[in-house]
Amino acid sequence: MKTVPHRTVGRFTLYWHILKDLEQEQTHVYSHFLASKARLTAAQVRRDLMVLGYSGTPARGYDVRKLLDHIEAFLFPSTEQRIAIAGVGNIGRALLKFFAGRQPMLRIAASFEVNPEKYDRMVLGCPCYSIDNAGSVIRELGITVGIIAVPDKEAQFVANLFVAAGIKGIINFARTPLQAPPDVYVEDIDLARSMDKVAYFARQSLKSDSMMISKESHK
Amino acid sequence: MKTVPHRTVGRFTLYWHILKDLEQEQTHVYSHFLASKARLTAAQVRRDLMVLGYSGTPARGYDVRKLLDHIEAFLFPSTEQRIAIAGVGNIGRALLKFFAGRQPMLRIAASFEVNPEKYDRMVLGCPCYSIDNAGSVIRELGITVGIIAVPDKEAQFVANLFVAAGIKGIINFARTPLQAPPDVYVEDIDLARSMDKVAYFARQSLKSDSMMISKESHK
DNA sequence: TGAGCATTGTGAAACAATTCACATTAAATT
DNA sequence: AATTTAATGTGAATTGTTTCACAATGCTCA
Repeated sequence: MKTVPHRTVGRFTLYWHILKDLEQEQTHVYSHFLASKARLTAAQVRRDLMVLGYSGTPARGYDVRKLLDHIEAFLFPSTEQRIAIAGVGNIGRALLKFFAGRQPMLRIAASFEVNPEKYDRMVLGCPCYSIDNAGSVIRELGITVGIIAVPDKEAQFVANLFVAAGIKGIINFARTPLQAPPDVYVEDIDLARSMDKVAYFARQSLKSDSMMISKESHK
Repeated sequence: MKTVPHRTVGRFTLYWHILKDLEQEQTHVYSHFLASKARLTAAQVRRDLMVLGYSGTPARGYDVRKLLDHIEAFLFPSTEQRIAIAGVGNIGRALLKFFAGRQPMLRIAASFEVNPEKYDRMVLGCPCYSIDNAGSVIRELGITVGIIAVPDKEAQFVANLFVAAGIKGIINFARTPLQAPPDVYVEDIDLARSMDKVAYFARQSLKSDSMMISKESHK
C-alpha cells in the first residue's frame, strides 16, 4: 500500500464538489474540464485520479457518477467519524455553523469550554462540555478528530488532552505550532500567516507592475 | 533578485511570533531552538534565514533583536497596506475581530456587503460599504489585498470586482477556486478541504494502530 | 471497415522544498 | 596560545510534487 500524496487528498474534496454541481447536467467529464474549474492542469487531475483506481475512457472521459462513487469511497468515512471542537469563541462558533450538516458521516459531536457560563448546555446545536471532561467525552463518543480554536496560550494544553484521549487528527487555529506525536496528523490554519504571506506577494506584484511601467516609459 | 520560496515567506510570521515572545527573556537564540518551537528542523530554519541576508555567529547563534529587525524589514510593509473584506457574515465578522489591531501597517480598511441592512455603517469598527461601490472605494483607499468571505456563488463575482479595482492579493474562504490573472496571488482557505484531509489521515493512523495491535497478537 | 481524432494513463523530466553533511568559525577552556 | 566545542552557512543529495510527452485507446464519421 503506497502512501497517497497529501496535496492529492486535499484536492479530492475539491473534485467532489465540482462533480456534485455537474451531476445534474452531464454524465461524463474530461480531465481538462475539471482542471479549468479547479485551476489546475489536466495532467495533474489525471495524476490525482490515478490513485482512485478508476479509469476513464479516451474520447468519453470520466463517468461523473462513477468518479463521485470512487472519490466518496476514498474520502468519506464508512462509519460515522466524530469531531470535537475546543473553544466556542468567534472562530469556534463560525466553525460550528459552517460544518453544521455539511457531511453526515463527519460530524462535530462535542464542543469544550473553560467558561462555566458556556458549558453544560447546547451551543449552536452541539453539546458543550467542560474542558475538564474532554478525555472521557472523547473516549465515550469515539472522537478521532479535534479542532483547536482556543487562545494561543491554551492550545498546547488542549492538544495534549486530545492526544492523550486518542485523537489522531488535529486542526489547529492557534498560532502556536503544536507538539504532537508523529502518528497524529496536525493541520495548522494560521490566519496571521496567510495574511502576511498574501500581503507580501501583493506588494511584490505591485512592485513588478511599477517596474514594468517605468521600463515602458524608458522606451 | 531571486524569488523567495512561498513556504519560507509563510514561516517568517511564525519565527517573528516566536522571537517576539522570546525577546524579554534572552538576547540570542540558536536555530535548533527556533526549530523545536516551530516544529521544523534546524537546517530548515537556517535555510529560511539565509534569504534575510543576516548571519548569526557560531557558538552564539542569532541576535534576537537583529533577527526581528530583519524579519520585519522583509515581512512588514513600509507604508500602510490596506485590506478589504467582502462579506460580514460568520466568517467575515470572526476575521474582523481577529485582525483588529494585530499589525498596524496591515489594516482592514473597508468591508463590503450586498445586504442594505448591513452597509453604510460601521461593522465591528470597520466601515461597511455596498458591494456596488467596491471599485471606487478600493481605488480611493489604495487597497491592495482582498478577503473573500461571501457565499460560494458570489465568490467569483467579487473576485472580478477586486481584480478590476487593482487588488493584487486575495484570501479566498469560498470553496470555489477563483479564476484570476497570474499577477494576483490567491490563497485559498477551504475549511471543508482541511476537514476532509485531517479526517482521512486520522483514519489512516487509526488503521495502522489497529494493524499493529493485530500484529502484536499474532506473535 | 478503417482513418482520423481527442482523450486517457503513465514513465520520465523538471521543478520545488527539505534534509544531509561538512568545512568554517568564534567562543570557552586548558 | 592551542585545543576543544558547538554553532553557522551552504553545496549536494534527497524527497515530494507537478508537468511534459507520447503510446494506447475507443469513439466518430466517411
